Amino acid sequence: MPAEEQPALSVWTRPQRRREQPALSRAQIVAEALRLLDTDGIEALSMRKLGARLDAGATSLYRHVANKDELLELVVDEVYGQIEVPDTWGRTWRQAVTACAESARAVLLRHPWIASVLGQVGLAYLGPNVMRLNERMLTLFEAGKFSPAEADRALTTVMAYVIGTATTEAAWLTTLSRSGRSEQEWVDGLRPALIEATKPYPRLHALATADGEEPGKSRGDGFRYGLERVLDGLETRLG
Amino acid sequence: MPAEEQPALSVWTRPQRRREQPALSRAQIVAEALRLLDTDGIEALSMRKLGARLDAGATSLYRHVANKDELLELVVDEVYGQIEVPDTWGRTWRQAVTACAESARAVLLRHPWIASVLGQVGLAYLGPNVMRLNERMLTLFEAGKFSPAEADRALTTVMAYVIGTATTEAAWLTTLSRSGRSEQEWVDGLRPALIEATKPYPRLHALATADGEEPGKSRGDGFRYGLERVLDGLETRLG
DNA sequence: CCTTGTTGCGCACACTGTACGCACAGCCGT
DNA sequence: ACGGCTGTGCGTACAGTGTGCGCAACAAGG
Repeated sequence: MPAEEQPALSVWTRPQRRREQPALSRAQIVAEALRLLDTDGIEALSMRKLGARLDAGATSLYRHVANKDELLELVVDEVYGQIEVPDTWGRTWRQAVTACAESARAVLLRHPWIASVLGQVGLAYLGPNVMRLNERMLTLFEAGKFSPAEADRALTTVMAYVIGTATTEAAWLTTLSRSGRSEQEWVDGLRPALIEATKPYPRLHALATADGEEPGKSRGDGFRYGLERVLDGLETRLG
Repeated sequence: MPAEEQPALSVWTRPQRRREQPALSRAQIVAEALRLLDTDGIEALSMRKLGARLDAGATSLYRHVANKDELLELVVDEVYGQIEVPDTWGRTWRQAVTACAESARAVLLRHPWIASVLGQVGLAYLGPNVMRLNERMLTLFEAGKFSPAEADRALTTVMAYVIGTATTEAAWLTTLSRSGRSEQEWVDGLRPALIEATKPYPRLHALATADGEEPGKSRGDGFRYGLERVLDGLETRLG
């Protein structure tokens, strides 16, 4: 008799199956997985915990999702769907691409767990949201007189830069949030060890001892610096 | 009596503890983990399997490594150590940085599992190999007359681009190798679905139907295009 | 009514990371 | 020669994982 909450007494007293909600659906599962990932991080996502949140058994999810990897692909596509692509009305292509890249960075940092998932999800670009995103970004570059083929390459270049930055930053933010401390505290606490460790490397040592700006701001500035360089480089191709 | 291989009969016949090799060491563990990751991928790395390969029990590893995450940090640093930084003798800074970036891409693609780990490993840049790499790359940029502070930003920009490209490519290569097919076969098999899926998106559809070059070459060319743009953009800062 | 297909779920299996504590090796001072 | 100390390997164990399997409940349609 391993019944836990209530012994259910008999078949007659067992509660009817609830049919208030549409029960379970792929969209619900993905949405709840996203919430769980955002609040508790990647290692907290298990099929059991996710099922429990949906008042469902773990294996029930498998009726709507082939396996955990597929679930992650769906969640990643969902996240990409949050990236905003402005239209080019009254903007240069460069301003539009800049805004889009900033939005992408913001979205990726809002879901830092994604950095540990991007390397596993192949064919991410087949998801509907990713396709819509790419299509709209292509229009931005073509508005800037890139040929279709080169617009593709330019898009890939910008996105690679954004993903690279976000991966590094997200890894940092994750270990940071696990530590519980604030970014400034953490940096300050680490500084002595850093200064010590960089002793054999004069250039790194100089950078470590030079006190920089507040770290959150510094990350943003670094991102913007690199983005400007990438766009400068792309602009040289336009004549 | 759960003895398996040989019952060991008695204390007297039990084999002496082997002391031929230095038994176990952090370096050995990291090296074997790297081999295991390269041959079997990230999901095949478990402490038990790794221990077995070293003729050791799973928990023995914990005497030399705090936990699995720490092991991964060590392995990542090891991989970064394989990146070659040329000196600037008889090269422009741009040629040297290009060679370095190409080497980095090659190394990352030689160990594609790293893409799924980079997002988890915070503070990767504290490893000795990473520090040496960064220090040497800084010299390249400073040889190009970047100020120390800007050399730092330039370095970060280039590495972000390389990591972003490699993450995407590595995810692709991983799903590819899981499929067992060759890159060309896989692309050809996917093309019909791709053409169908891009129907609602004219620009993507055009790119999908336009038959490109052989896919491996195409990836390399795409990487080089973006790298040139990044370096173009950096060069504009030099006057 | 019976059939057929879809969905949720309990159970089970093989596997994971790692805490704990014992057994032993080599080294130390006596 | 001897007793302790420290560092290393390992057996056992625990809590947790993804997911295959098969049953029970339902919906639709004949």
